[in-house]
Amino acid sequence: MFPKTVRQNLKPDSQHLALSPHSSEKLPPAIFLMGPTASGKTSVAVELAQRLPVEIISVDSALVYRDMNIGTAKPDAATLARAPHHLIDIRNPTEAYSAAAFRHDALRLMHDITQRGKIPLLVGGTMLYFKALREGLSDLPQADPEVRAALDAEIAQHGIQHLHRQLAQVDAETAARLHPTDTQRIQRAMEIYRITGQPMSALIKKPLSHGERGWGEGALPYRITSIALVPSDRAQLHARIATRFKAMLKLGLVEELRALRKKYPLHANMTSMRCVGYRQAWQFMEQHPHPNLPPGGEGTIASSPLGGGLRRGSFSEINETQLLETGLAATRQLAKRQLTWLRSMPGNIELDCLATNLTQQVFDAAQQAVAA
RNA sequence: GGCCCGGUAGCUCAGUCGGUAGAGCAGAGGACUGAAAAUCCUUGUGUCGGUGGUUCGAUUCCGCCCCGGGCCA
Repeated sequence: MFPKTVRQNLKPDSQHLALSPHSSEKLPPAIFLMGPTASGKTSVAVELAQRLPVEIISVDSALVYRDMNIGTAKPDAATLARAPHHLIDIRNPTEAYSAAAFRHDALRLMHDITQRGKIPLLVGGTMLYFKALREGLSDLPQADPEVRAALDAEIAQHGIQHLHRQLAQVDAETAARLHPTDTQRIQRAMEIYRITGQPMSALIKKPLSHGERGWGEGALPYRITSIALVPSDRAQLHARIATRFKAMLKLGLVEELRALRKKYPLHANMTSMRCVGYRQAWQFMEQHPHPNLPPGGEGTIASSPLGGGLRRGSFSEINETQLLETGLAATRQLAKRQLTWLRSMPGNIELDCLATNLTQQVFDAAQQAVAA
């Protein structure tokens, strides 16, 4: 609601001042532009970049991957030439990226951009990255492929409950906090213990890298204006998602994945291949190993009539329908989780991503931030 | 036109030997510290197609009607 916004914008309160040794007036500005998938972040950011002295930093765990263009809705080359984005195409799809790596990269870039006399504009939908950037991260060990492989094997053999019990022995606090089926977090907590010999719960009690807890400003040496793009009508966001995902299929998402698998030694459990759309396309490909499928079509999924008028009775088209439906559902669920994040983050300037004058609204908010 | 099989949650279906019903998926809400587009938690009232009948009581049994699908003409 607006009270929060007003408070954030007008009142550098005493607590804030206490947190920043130097006057908060001296902090350089930075702008966050957050929103769920298909909320139109990119086009707004690109417009902003043409009108304000900003440089865009992408805050997106999928856009970091090279050659993953269609399914990630990556801005095209012309757009990127017009409005360069940092942190796009910085990893191969076989590689890992992380919140910590993002934080490191983003801090460096924000510093450089500020040095150049420009304003960092951080745009994206990976809310954990925004949180890590703003709040800092505890001093925890990096992921270790060998430890993870060992844990994978143990989980496969004895089940995740076994690992959860093991965690309870060495870190009762974290074990109690985690649900016994939350494989990923249990594995991570065990990984931390095996690498450091210390329980995660103890390690995260130490002060964070940037000193702050909670969502307050001050953790970062920047004066942050954060804008959240939220749809006033969920159904309309769903409609946009549907339009966009159908377009991705027509553009050749499956073909793109086929090419990726040819170029890189990929596995279904790699981070990049768990991305929305690619995961479903992978499943589709497992059922349809040969490129030329739809009978009566031109031979590719890209040319088949997905946009409407699905023909009935064909086996491959039933599966094509499943690809569409599971891909759409996964995208909607992603958007929902992103919106849950946004609701939990106070102090955002909320704008309706369905508004017709959205760009102008964002511009006004951003300009205010710049001028302040 | 005749016969057969279906019509139950947004979707796919289960079920009630007659006491007004439950799974999966979808949807919604939530959690979130180096995988986060990930991982996980919570959440299921709907004229049981319509209408008459039998019955204390019908979504369940019977008749008729409507709508799908199939077979035979």
